[in-house]
Amino acid sequence: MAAPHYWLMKSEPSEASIDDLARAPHQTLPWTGVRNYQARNFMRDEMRIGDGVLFYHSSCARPGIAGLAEVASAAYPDATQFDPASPYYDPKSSPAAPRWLHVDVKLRAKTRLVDLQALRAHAELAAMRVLQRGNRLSITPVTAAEWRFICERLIAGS
DNA sequence: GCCAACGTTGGC
DNA sequence: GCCAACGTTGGC
Repeated sequence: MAAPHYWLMKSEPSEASIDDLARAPHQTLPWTGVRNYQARNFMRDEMRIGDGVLFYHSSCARPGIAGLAEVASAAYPDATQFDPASPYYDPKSSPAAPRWLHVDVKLRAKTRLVDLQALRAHAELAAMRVLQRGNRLSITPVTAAEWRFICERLIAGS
């Protein structure tokens, strides 16, 4: 069996916050709306059920990691791409040849908010994609060492 | 609201 | 296939 993978997934809390995830049925939400090929390919090709997810709040007053989650499904077609009323509608896609996919994400735990300043304070995390200048990718891989550091030192520790 | 960075589009 | 223009992201 392959080693587990870890991911950081951004969500605007006005769209889907960690509290929304906690209130969802089975504490699980479909990660709809990804319209970037690199992010789609991560979900389609590399994610496995059970992979760890850092749930990140972006475009808000205090951006940062708000909780832990896990990948809860394989990738499947994103229904919003076929809906003309959806802001995520893609006229170039069709049910016969869906362009956009997503996985489901299930809550493990809401945590205290580890904000950008806290993440940037540690050399161990300096290579994280989310901390790089100009980073816009909404799904990025996280190394096992980064995952462990964040869980043990920034979430559990004090 | 600003603006840097980046992905996508489309004319050629 | 190049590349300028454009749109979007996202921290500040």
